[in-house]
Amino acid sequence: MKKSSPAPVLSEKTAEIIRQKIITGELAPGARLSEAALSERLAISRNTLREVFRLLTQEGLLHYEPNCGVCVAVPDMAAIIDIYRIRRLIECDALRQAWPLHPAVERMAQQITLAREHGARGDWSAVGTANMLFHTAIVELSDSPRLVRLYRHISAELRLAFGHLDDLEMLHAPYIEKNAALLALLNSGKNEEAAQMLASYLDQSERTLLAVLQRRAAQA
Amino acid sequence: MKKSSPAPVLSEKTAEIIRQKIITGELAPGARLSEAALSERLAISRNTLREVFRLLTQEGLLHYEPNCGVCVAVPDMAAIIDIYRIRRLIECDALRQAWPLHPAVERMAQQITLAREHGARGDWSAVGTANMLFHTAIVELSDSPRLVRLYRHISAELRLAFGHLDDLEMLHAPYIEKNAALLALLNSGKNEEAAQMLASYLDQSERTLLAVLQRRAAQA
DNA sequence: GTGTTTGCATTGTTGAACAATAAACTACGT
DNA sequence: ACGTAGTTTATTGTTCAACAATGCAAACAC
Repeated sequence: MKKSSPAPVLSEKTAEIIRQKIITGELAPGARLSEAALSERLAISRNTLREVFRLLTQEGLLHYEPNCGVCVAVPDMAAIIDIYRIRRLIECDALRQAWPLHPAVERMAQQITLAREHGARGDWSAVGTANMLFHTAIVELSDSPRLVRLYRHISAELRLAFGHLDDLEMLHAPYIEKNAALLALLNSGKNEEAAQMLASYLDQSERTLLAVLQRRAAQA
Repeated sequence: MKKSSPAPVLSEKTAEIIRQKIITGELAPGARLSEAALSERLAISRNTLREVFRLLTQEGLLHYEPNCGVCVAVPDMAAIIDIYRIRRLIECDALRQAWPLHPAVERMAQQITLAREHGARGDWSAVGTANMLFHTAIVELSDSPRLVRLYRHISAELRLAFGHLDDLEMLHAPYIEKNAALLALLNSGKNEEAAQMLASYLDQSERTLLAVLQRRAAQA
């Protein structure tokens, strides 16, 4: 009889819809979002849509220029570098200070299992999602609502930068077992080693992503 | 000719007004903000005010409950602890990785000078502001727009927790010279020592603040 | 070709209206 | 007197239509 979301207001629901549209690529980076057009397409009022725009702008998914409207954010290299810097800082610290029996550890294990299953089926997009949730769980080890919130935003931005390329997500496949090794270290109480492993993990991931981004920019 | 704020839209201006009202205590923590009343008082439309509410909610200054309205956030001990944890993480890291001739160093020096002047005049509220800007400058050393943004939010939240008690801000007086010493270490290239000094600095500040908060809670 | 002006599309903002929800209040039965 | 059920009232959620303000582009004059 109890609902976890007691009052799913229209703004929130719409925000989630647009987030999804951005992640799936239905709304490409740089695309301009007209208030009038979108509000009609989503069957909501312009005012409500403007509230949603404010929401997503603060989350970093939309870019807003006064008197010019909003468009889907286009993450550049500076954004990638910034995001990975923050990931190294937050995730590694969370691992170092992690409490052995934290509930989030369970979630990390679950996502590894899921990633393996999806990988065996060749669903690399789902593998990417599981990988993302794995790292979210790492941040949740910190028990810091503000850091978790920040991480949610930057991981969404990262997904936007990735685009929805399956071959790019396939690049994440080798990380599955690295995640498992990382969890093993954590469960053995070797927090510092886990943190260092994650650091080099993130370095490598950053380099790969930057290279792909540069190649893509050169083509255009 | 040039304006630093090319298009000061009403939402932004109003948001700043409310931020100020919150900081000065004109809007006390826990106070409920009626859409109808406030919109009339500020002479803006309800729709516009709702956009402002969304803004400030994301910044952590307002608390929003669907179908119940918004009220000024009431930072509890958990919030203080979380904020200081993040400050230690972000500020110390910024100091460690700081580039010697970063423009923000200049700003740090400026705020120390200002703090001394205000302190000599007994204007402890202004000292508190200068101290806050000093730490903001530290975060700016990181050159991370996302971290700077996060820091802006949590420092505003911290100010809210402080209340507008002058005697509380006077507690910050001894930190003026600590800031100066910290800057000196940084200018000598002793980044690691500066970071460690800041860490104990923050520990002490956190303890003081928590103690005051607990005493205040006991009185009520 | 450059600069100005005009017109148009989009955003910024408003006010009023109605539906949906929560809180306050009343009436009732025991 | 007490708790419960139903009703009233105030507030929020959402929509709509309108107008002002801004930016962009095309037409125009020199």
